[in-house]
Amino acid sequence: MSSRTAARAELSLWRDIVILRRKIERELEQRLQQDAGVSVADFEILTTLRSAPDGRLRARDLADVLGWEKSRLSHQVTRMEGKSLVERQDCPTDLRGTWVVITEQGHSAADRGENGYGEVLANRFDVLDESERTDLDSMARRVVQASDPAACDSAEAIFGAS
Amino acid sequence: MSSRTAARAELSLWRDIVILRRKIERELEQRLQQDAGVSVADFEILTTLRSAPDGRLRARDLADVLGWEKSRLSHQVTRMEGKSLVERQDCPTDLRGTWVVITEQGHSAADRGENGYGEVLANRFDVLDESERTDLDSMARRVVQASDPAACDSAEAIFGAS
DNA sequence: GTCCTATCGTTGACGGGTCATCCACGCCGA
DNA sequence: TCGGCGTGGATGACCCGTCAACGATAGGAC
Repeated sequence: MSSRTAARAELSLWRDIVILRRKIERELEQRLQQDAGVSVADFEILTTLRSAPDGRLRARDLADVLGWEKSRLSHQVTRMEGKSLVERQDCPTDLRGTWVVITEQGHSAADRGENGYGEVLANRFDVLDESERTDLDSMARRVVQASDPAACDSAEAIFGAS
Repeated sequence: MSSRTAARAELSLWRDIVILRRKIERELEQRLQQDAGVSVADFEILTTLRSAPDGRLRARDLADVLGWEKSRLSHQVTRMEGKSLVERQDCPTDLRGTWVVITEQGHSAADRGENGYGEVLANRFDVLDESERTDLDSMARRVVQASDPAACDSAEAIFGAS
């Protein structure tokens, strides 16, 4: 609950995080576009659906796992339906609900994108050794959880503890 | 030049960085909106201009310092002109050039936003101790510089070495 | 059954960000 | 002086992401 103001160091830390993230995201975007013709947002949806039973999830669960707002998900799914990467299906047990299902084309795009995506990340983070990567990840997680303890647990809740 | 594919750990690291950044940015956005009626993008421009001599910079330099694309800057300045936060001025020595100048209203908005912005960052990063923050920053910097050695130097080139 | 409230999802409006394109100007060499 | 190339910047189209508002259903209290 401290309300001290950020020092120079924190401003610069924040700036560097923003730049890091934008740089990598841009590279992922280009690579995915070239390999598979999909965007980063498309790809995140596809890989999440792929790892779910029957390649489908309730919209609500999908949003939770990704940490997205429901409206963002809805817009995204609409765009992806247009590209035939996913389909919407009615949910019989809850008439409010919607299943988002990956299509064959979705699978194929995910296949084509996977390697490049991994390569970009591997190359970018290669300048850090393994213990640094671990530390970095745990720091990021701690900062997020400090403000919202419930946030990072949705994936485990749905897919089971790792 | 390795083309190994990313392991689970890197995928998860990347995911956590994306979430961290979105969470903090969202909080900054809301706080700035409430305190000063400006967006994060607005605020970045305002504080950069404020720290420059005469409160103005060439569009090109402003873009370099922020690490933005020139078109992004142009769109942003257009929006900000509409809110009277900045003005464009012709550059007499290079007729292609444009100065972006902070207005009185811009100064005032920056004043109102400053504290809240700093507070949010201070609070978020409070869960890390000082050496962790330093490490985190240096890691972020290293990752960025590994892919683009020229990137982070523009600020120093314009404002002088720190 | 009837209300009341909470949840699920969609939509429209709007700011953010990239890309491709365009034009004006600076720079330089013939 | 002219032509050609590089740079500075603006613009339009398009996708991304948030917010506010909405309609519809679920689920509990009574």
